[in-house]
Order: sequence, then C-alpha cells, then structure tokens
Amino acid sequence: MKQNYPYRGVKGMKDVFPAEARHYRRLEDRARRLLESCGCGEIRTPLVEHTVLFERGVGQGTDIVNKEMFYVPAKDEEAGPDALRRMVLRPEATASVARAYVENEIDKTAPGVQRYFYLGPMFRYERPQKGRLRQFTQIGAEFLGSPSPGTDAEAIGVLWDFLQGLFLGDLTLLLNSVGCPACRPDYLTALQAFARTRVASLCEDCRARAEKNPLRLFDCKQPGCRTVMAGAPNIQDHLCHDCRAHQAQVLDFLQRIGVTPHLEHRLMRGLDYYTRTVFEVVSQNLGAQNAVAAGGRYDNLIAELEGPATPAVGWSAGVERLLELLPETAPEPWFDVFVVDPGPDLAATFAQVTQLRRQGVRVGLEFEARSVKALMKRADKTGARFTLFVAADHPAQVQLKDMTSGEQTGLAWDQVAVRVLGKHE
RNA sequence: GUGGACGUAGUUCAACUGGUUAGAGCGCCAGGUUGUGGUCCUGGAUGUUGCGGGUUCGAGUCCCGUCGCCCACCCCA
Repeated sequence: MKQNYPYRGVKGMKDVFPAEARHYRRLEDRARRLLESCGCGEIRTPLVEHTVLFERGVGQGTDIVNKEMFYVPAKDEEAGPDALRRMVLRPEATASVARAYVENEIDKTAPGVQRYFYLGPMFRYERPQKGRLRQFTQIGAEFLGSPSPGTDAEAIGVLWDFLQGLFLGDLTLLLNSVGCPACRPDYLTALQAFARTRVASLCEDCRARAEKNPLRLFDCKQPGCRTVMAGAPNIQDHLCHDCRAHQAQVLDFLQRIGVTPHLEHRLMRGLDYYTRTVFEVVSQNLGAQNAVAAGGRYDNLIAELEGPATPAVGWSAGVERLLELLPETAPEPWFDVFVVDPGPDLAATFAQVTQLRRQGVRVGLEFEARSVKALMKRADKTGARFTLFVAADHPAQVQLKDMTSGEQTGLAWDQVAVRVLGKHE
C-alpha cells in the first residue's frame, strides 16, 4: 500500500482487481440462478435516494439513519435550507424496493405477488473494521404481497440453499419473531418494566437502551448485562395468537425442506420495519461482525410509505463477508494460448493473433521484445494450456506446444484455432 | 464517535537494552555456451525505515504531533 499518496481512495472503499472480481462473479452468478428459479426478477433502483425515505422506512431512531448516512448535496433550488441533507447514498435497499413498488403503482399494473432480487453497493458511514466497509455489496431478495408463512419459508429456503451451495463452512440460521403491532407493545412494556427493576446492575449504555430502545438490551456484550438479561422476559411468551401460529407454520414449512433454524428469542433487528419473522445467518469464522445475511417480514413498510397495504418478506446478504468465507479455488487461466515471438517485428503475428481471438481463442501476446526464455516464463505464469512459437524465418509455420505434456507440433496459423478449441470441448 | 495495536525493499518479516555502509525468505530481473517454461544452481536490482518535529554525540529503535491501516466498542450485511 502506497503511503502518503495524495490521490488515495476513500476510507472504507476498496478496489477490486480481477483475481478478486472473479469471486464476486461466482457468487453473483449463483445467486442469480437460484433467485430466478423461485420467481425473483432483478430490480435495479438508484444508488441515491431522498433522505426522508430512510428516515421514514428504516426508522428515525436507528443508527443507520442517525449517524451512518452518506449525504449527497442537492443542487436544485427548491431543495431549500436542508439541501445538504436532502439526498443520501442508499444504506440498504429494502426501502428503495418498497418505494419503487409504490411509486410505480406496481400493485395496479401487475397485481398479485411480486418478487425481486437486487445486487449492488450500499453505503454506510461507519468506522471500518473486519467485515465492515463503507461501501459494501449486498445481494437481496424481496417477496412482496404475500402474508403467508410459506413465503417466509420460501425466502429463507433460497437464502439457505444459496449459502449452502457456496460451501462456506459452518453457518447457523437464527430465527425469531418480533411480533406485530398487536403484541409487540405489550412485550416492550414488559421488557422495559423488567429492565427498570435492574437498572442498578446494567451498564450505562443499557440504562439508555432501557428507556429508548429496550430490544437492544439483548445486544449488549457486557457480562453483567448478559447475566441480567438471561432472566428477561422472552418475546416468544408474549406473542399474540396470530404471530404464534404464523411462526409455527414457518417452522413447519422449513422443516419440510430440511432447514432447521435455531430459535433465538434474543434476536432482534436494527431496522424499524420488521414484523413477525426475523432471521439471521451467522458464521463462527468471521470477526465480531459475524452475520452474513439477515432479513425478515415487514408487513407495514409499504403502507408506511403510503402504498397499498402489502405484506412482504425479504433478506439481504453481505457479499464481502461471504467472500471471506469462500473456499479457495484454483484460478482460471487467462489464456488458452500464449504466443512466444521474440520479434523484432510483431505486426504479422499481431494480425494472426487477432484472427484467433475473433474465433474465440483467448490469446496472450506481448509486444515487448524479450528472450524466448523470458516469454516462456510468462506463458507458464499465465497458466495457458498452449504456447505458440513464432519464428522470424518461418512466419507461416508455427510450433504449438502443449504445456502439460510438453509435446510440440508444427502447423499453419489457420490450424491453430481448431487444434486449441478442439482439445477441450 | 470511543478505545487499543501497528506502519522497515513488490511481499512476509528481521535488526540485542538507541551505536557505524538497515538484512533474510519469497517474488522480480539476468545468466547456466549460442531462441523452449515449471525444479535446481549462480549472479543482480530495489528502501529518503509513512510524514513532520523533538530528545541525543548518535534515532528504524525513545517522546510529541500528523496521516494511514488494522482490530474492538457502538452498531450492523
């Protein structure tokens, strides 16, 4: 890493070179295939949204909205005094999807269930650490329009299959219900009442949480608070009949596809829009940021954004975190053939190479005149299956060498493509 | 926003309690008889020790500042 470089990239945003980009591709390709197999079509929403969308959708009290937004100054005159804060780089995509659904009146043009997946960068102004970047990539799926527990199971099921297919090592699926407007308030008061009786044993942060956002009490890592919270009321005992039934059915559906989540009553969400089912997939092999994917049901979000009452469930996965867990695979060679022509005049070779490329052969050629030995080393390093020797005194006849067997044959340029492509098709 | 650690060749790291021309592996380049890679052998190049200041006869080593990076907290994918 070059130090003191004046044009340094922005903190928490990284460059992805080809060697790493292929891992992204692998992951994205798999996600696309799987998500399309269950009816999700790709949706692309803008990277920039009005701030109010997230204030309303994600929640005024959340950290994402309060301290993690990247503001984009608005230039339009009607923006007014708040111009600096009018727009943001999206911190997540669910609110955008919901907004797009409402704004484009999808419920009227295409009534019924809509399913989308998205894939792209998200921005959060946080201090970077392991598994946390300021620009990171999420793959997500949103199933709009179905209140059925089967849809929850379907969403969770594809997520699980997606992750399993990547061979990421041990993953745990945590599941919980955060209730609905009918039962959650009761639970919150019960939890708060409990916390208030124990303020003396809680850390400073937790005392604030007890008043402001009691659900967060479960997240504290202080041993003292954890002990206290072990005796806290369990939300599972406070769910209303409908929420309880919903969860039971989700579990039943999941059981039929061989997915068994670990019921974790302390699992809560950082975003306000969740109702009922919430889930998270965690890995033991990451740092403190151990969640690789998370999601849940959000039955009120779309209505909250002035859309038609539309229940929905979705999730998103952190691509960079998944990448950390992805097992190493042998890199694909860049070329089928690497040309060894020590020159001095490479114009004719260049023309022949271009012909080969037009026929779909991946050919490596370097114009820098070097020794045959040096060029051979380059050929070897690229992993090309074949080396093609061009001699200045026999421009029509070339030598094709198989790098693994070492065997070498003389042939004309126009025979190369057939020979090379034929060998491994 | 808070706390802690770190910053030495391309890279991974070394340099006793401050002491002379800052080293090694890997990588890179070139050779190993006159155009054929991977192994092996030989040789070679490369650092304003992140930057600025201070202490000292003397600083890569100590102190302060600054920038960067990492890890953790907060929070979260």
